[in-house]
Formats: sequence, structure tokens, C-alpha cells
Amino acid sequence: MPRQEWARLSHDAILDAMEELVERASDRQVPTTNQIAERAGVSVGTLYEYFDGRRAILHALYRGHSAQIRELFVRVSSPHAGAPVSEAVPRFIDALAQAHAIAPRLHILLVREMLADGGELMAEVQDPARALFEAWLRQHEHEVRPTDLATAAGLITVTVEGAIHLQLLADPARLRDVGWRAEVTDLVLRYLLDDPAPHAS
Amino acid sequence: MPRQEWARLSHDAILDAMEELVERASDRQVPTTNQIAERAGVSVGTLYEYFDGRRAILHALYRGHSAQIRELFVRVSSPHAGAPVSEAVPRFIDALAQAHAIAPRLHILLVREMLADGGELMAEVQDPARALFEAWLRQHEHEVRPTDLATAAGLITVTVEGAIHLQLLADPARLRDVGWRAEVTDLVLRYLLDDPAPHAS
Amino acid sequence: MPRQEWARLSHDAILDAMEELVERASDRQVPTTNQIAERAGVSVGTLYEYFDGRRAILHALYRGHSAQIRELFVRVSSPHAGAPVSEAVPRFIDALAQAHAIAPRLHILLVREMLADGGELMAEVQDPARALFEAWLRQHEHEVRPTDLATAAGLITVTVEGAIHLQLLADPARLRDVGWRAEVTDLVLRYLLDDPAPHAS
Amino acid sequence: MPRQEWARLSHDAILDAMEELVERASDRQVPTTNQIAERAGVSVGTLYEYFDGRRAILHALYRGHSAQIRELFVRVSSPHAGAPVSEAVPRFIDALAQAHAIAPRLHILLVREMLADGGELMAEVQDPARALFEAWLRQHEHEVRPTDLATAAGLITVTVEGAIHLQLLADPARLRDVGWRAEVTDLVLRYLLDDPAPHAS
DNA sequence: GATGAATGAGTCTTCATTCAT
DNA sequence: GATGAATGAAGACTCATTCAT
Repeated sequence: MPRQEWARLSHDAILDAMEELVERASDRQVPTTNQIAERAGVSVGTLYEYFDGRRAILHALYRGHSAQIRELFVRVSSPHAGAPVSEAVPRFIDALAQAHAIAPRLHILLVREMLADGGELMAEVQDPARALFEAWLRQHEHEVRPTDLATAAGLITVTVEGAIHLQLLADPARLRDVGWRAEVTDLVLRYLLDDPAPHAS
Repeated sequence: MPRQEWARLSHDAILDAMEELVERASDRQVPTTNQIAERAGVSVGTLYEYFDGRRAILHALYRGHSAQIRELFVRVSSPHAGAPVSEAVPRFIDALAQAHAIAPRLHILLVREMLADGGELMAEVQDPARALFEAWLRQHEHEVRPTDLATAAGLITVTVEGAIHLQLLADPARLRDVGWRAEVTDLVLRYLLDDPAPHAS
Repeated sequence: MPRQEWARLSHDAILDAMEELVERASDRQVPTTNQIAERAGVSVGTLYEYFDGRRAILHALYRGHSAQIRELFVRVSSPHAGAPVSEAVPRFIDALAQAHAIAPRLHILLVREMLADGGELMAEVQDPARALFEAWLRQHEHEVRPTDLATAAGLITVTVEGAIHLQLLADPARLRDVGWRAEVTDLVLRYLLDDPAPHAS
Repeated sequence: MPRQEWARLSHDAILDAMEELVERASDRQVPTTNQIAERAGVSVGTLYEYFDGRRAILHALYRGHSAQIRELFVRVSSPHAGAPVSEAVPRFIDALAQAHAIAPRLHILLVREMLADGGELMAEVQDPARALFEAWLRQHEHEVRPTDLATAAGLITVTVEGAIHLQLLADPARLRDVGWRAEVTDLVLRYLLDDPAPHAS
């Protein structure tokens, strides 16, 4: 239906505009609503038709990114449901690092927004991720060393996310370095497994 | 020298004012220059006498915090220069978590500022920390498993900092939880040591 | 088109507000943006919608004034294209003096702004005026004494403008004094003509 | 006496500092009091010891410049008290143009200040100049064409000053052009004399 | 006389948001 | 749904001037 289509178009055009603007900006400012609207080819008014304000766009983007990550996690883990932890984890890390390497500036802004917002947004985004990871851990309960899987899942989540985001700021290029990814993988596996066999990156 | 003294007083009063205001604020906004000045008991003009603007105060605070961390690291590691890695690391983690638990809101703002500023401020603050840790690792070269100590130091730094900051946002109280600290310690030790003896928190 | 109309209205209302405010002010300060906006019956934001800042309003006013002068020159010279120099010049001087007598304070501010701005604004405004006058001189080439008409035009322009502006400051009322105008006319005609017939003011 | 000497030194150092700062500035702003004090090698407090504020420095500078012009006028006219008008005027114009060519930016600021101040400063400075010139004209009463010497003196003063200042802004270099000076001289002489003999520049 | 740290009123400017068309 | 001109609260920052030492 064209009506629906158009709406979707405007909605997505705004999200895309924000993303592009942030990624191409010379400074670290969040673009103004007028800039976003112009870039999206709509008026400011329309922007407010679809979002509750500028921050809501950021939030939507963050949720979208988070959903991508979760899909990615599922996609990576499902086909090899039987794969051992030592094979799945490297794939998770790779996927995660890759996902963050695409739009580094946007991710930094997203984290900033998360910090500005207080814990709510973070919880909304982090909790499902942790739950997902915890569920996966539980499926491999017998393989992994930690027994308090909730805590383990939380720690790993927070650690890997934190490391990736900090690395994103310090040197985004490093995220694509397989050596770096291998090291992170190593860190996680040594925590999860009692006797981590040497693994390839 | 009264002149000098006064100057120092104003300078510090401004830093203290910013810190208090941030910690007591109901929202997540950075206080306005006028609020800071008022709280510090000086005029806005004086504020600009000592700092290049509002953000400069945040930067100064961040550098100060960072220096504290480094001092703390030195203080913790020096007396027991001969202590094995498995004993030193828990003490580091404890100290770090404790340092961040004191003014959680300020730390979040500081991280936000670091993200806003781009990599410069982060590098200025992170690099010395990593160098310090790397030097310490080198002193324990024979004890630790990784051979590329530069990479190991970078990874640990980024990981622990990231985890602490994210945890700070998700649930600051947890930073004081010894169980949580033990878990982080475990993560680090398992990465650093080949055969980590079970250790008490 | 109502949109367009409104826009024009706001734009002009701002220019008018600046003009009135300057003319009625008790001091020699340029009015503040808030004063201008209030007087114009719009908000500050609207002011910035139409102008790049406070000085831009002054610039626009100056260009407008300059355009008026040029129109006036054309209007005065056209109908009597065949009129001799000795008849045209008094009419020019009259028109010029009259134009400046209307809003003396504004003119002083405008000159002040021109001085503050550096040569650009002045060139933009002065050059067309000189070119116009030079073209007119060229049409009367055979009547006038100077042969280097470019220099003559430049000198007359600068002289008459300078004299009027200085007189504006020293004693604006004098600009309306026909005796004064006659004297300026005399000065110009004696320079332009070899044998200036006595002329009536 | 050293006491007196020092005072004089500070006083003049401030004037010199303002002059240099203005002439070397990249923008058209009046230097701040702190800049002036620093350049002069004194403290702001001392600046206020000698002047009533920033504008007073400009005023002092303007009066000094004006005094120079008058001295120059006297110096130029005295030795040749018997010299005919047609010989004295070129010398006046030369001296005037030369005096303004030295510190063009400062002169523009001085005029700006004169405009900002209202008529008072201008009157204080212009009136003696006109009086001097009128007195000189009166000494040559029998030589010159105009009979109303007060008006003639006023007109010439305002015209020449105005032209020089406008030219200063449009193209300062031209002030040094002997051709330009000759043309101004011509303008003045043709007004003053009934039958101006051709004269060399 | 000299100092210079402190003052703080005063302005410009930005930009998220609204709402009449 | 769309428009975009208008809004105006909010805040950073400047700098001439003072006055206790």
C-alpha cells in the first residue's frame, strides 16, 4: 500500500539521515533536527510526526543496532547449535567486532546517549542481550566452568561490550585486527572453559 | 604566599563545586557555568580565569581522577613488589572498583566527556595507565602466560575499564559487591596465568 | 502567496525596527538583538532566520540606503539628460544632503559599521556610486574641465560623501541649510568647470 | 626627576601600546585593557591610574594626533608667512596626507571613536583646526575669493578631512600618491582662488 | 603609585519544538 | 500527513572596571 510505504520511507529516511550525518560529521555534535530533516528530504514537522524528538531517533537507532546484534547472535549460534563453546565464542566476538566497525562514530554517539539517558535505555538494550547469552550458556552448561551462569553472562556481556566500545574510541581500526579479536576470544574462553584447548582465531 | 594560596583555593573550589553539583544533580546535565561559579563561591569571570570553559573543568577533573588511579596503582603495587600476580591483581581490581564507587555520577559524566572529546583526552589518560600496567607486567614476565605484554596490557586495561564503567551505569552498587570483584579478578587472572590457583577474593 | 508575504513582512519589520531604535536611542549604542526583535514584534529566533546576526542588519540597511542614493541619482539625472553640468550638480547635492538629513543617527552608525567592517562593505557600496557618477561625467565629457574622469569621479565622490558625513556629526541641521548646500555645489562646480558661471542655489 | 619620568614613561607606554596594538591587529577591534596593559608592561590598575578607561586612551591619542596636525600646520605656514595661497595650500595638503598615511588603522579607529562619542570629541578637535585655518585665511583675505571666511574654512576643513578619511579606508596607499594629492589641492585652490594659476604638485 | 585577581552585568546566539496553514 | 516559519528559554562567555594588598 503506497500510504504505508511512504510512511516507512520517511521513517527510515530520517534514521538513515541521522546515521549518515553522524558518520560524516567533522565534529562530535549530534546533528540538529533541521539538519536531519533536510538530509532526509522531509520537513522538521514530519520528523516529529514519526519520532518524539531528536533523542528518540538516537534511541530508535540504538534499539535497531541492538536488534541487529541479537539477530546476528542467533544467526551465528543457530546453525551450529551443537558446536562447542570454543568454536562458537570466536564467531560471536568476530560478529560483534564487525558490527561495531561499520559505523564507529555512530556507536560512540549511541553510547554517549546511553550514558546521558541513565540506566533505562541501557537496561532495555543490554538485558535482552544478556538473557540471550545466558540462555546459550545454559545450553552448554556442562561444557563451561562457571556455575553461576547469570553472573557469568553479565560479566562477559559487560566486559566485551565495554572493551569494544573503549577500543572503538581509542583505535577503531583495531577492531578489524584478527589478532586483537583472537586475544579477546582468548580472554573469554579462558574464563569460560577450564581447560581451553588452543584455538584458531 | 597569599596570592598563590588564594588562586589555588579558587581553582580547587571550582573543581569541588563541579564534582558536588554533578553528584547531587537530579538530572544528567552538566551544571551550567553560573551554577558552578555560585557553588564555588566565585564569579563566572573567575571561573574563566582558571579554566578555558566548562569542558576544561571536566577535563581537569578527569585528569585528576586518572592521576589518583595511577597513584593508587603505585601505592598498591609498591609495598609488595615481590607479591605474586595472583595476589596483586585482586588488590588492583579492588582499588579500581572502590575508586569508581565513590562518585559514580561524575564518572559517567567523565566518560561521556571522554567520548565527546574524541580520542585525545582518552589517549592522554589511558596511555599512562596502560604503560604503568605494562611495566608492572614486565616485572612479572616470568610469571605470566602472555608473551606480547603490550597487547596484554592494552587488552586488560580496556577490558577492566570498560567493564567497570558499564557496570557503573547498569548498577553502581554492584561495584562494591565482593563477589562481582572476585569474578572480574578471576577473568583477569585466568587470562594472565597459565594455571591460576584458586584464590580468595 | 501568504508565506512569501509574511516572510517579507518580518524581514522588513526587523529593518524598520533597527532604524527606529537607532534614531530614537538616547545613547550611541547599536540596539541589542532582543530590543530589535521586540520592537519588530518578532522573536530573536526569527531575527536570526532572516539575518546572519546583528551586524548583518546594519549591512542590509547600508546597502538599502546606498541603493536609494543610486536610484535617486538616476531619477534626478534622467529626466534632464540634456541639462548642463551646472544645473545637474546642484540637484545631486540637494538630493544627497536631503537623503542624509532624514535619519542622521542611523547614518552615523552606518558609517561606523563601514569603518568597523574594513574596506569590503565600503567598496561594495561606494564603487557602484562612483561608477554611476563617472558614467554621467563621461556623458558630459566635453563640458567638464578634468580629462581623467575616473579620478575626478573618485575624488568628487569621496569628497562629497566625506563632507556630508562629517557635517552630519558636527551639525546635522546644517545639511538642510541651502547656503551650505550652495557652497558645496560651488566647490564641486569650480573643480569640474573651467569657467563656472555664477549659479543659483 | 625619576618620579616624574617614570610616570611619563608609563603614560606614554600605554599610548604607544594602544597604537602598536591597533596597527598590528588582525581584526578591527579595539584592544582590550588587559592587552594594552600587558603590551605596555604595566598592570591594568596602572592603566586606570593614568586614564579614565579604555576610551580615554583613544581620546588622548586623538587629541595628540590633532595637536600634531596643528603643529604641522603652523610649522608649514609660519616660515613662509608671505607665501601666496597657491603655494601654501599644496604644502598643507601634503602634510595632512602624510600625517594620515603613517598609522592608517589607528586613524580609522580614531574616527570610529569620534563617531561613537557624539559631537563633543569631534568639536574639541575640529574646532581649533578650523579656527587655525580660518585665521590663516583671514591673513590672506585679499587673495581669496570667498568672503565668508568662516564658512569657507569650515567647508574646506570638513571636505579635506572627510576625503582623507574615506580615502584612508578605501585605499590608504593612494594617500601617498602625488597625483591624488595634486587633485585634492586643485579642488581646494579652485574653490579658494578666482583665477587659479596652474600649479605644480 | 603599582598590582592583578576578582567581579558580574550584559549579549549574542542556538536549536528543539510547536502549530497554523 | 506534511510543512517550515516562528518561538523563546537557556547558557556560555567577555571584558571594562574595582579595590584589597
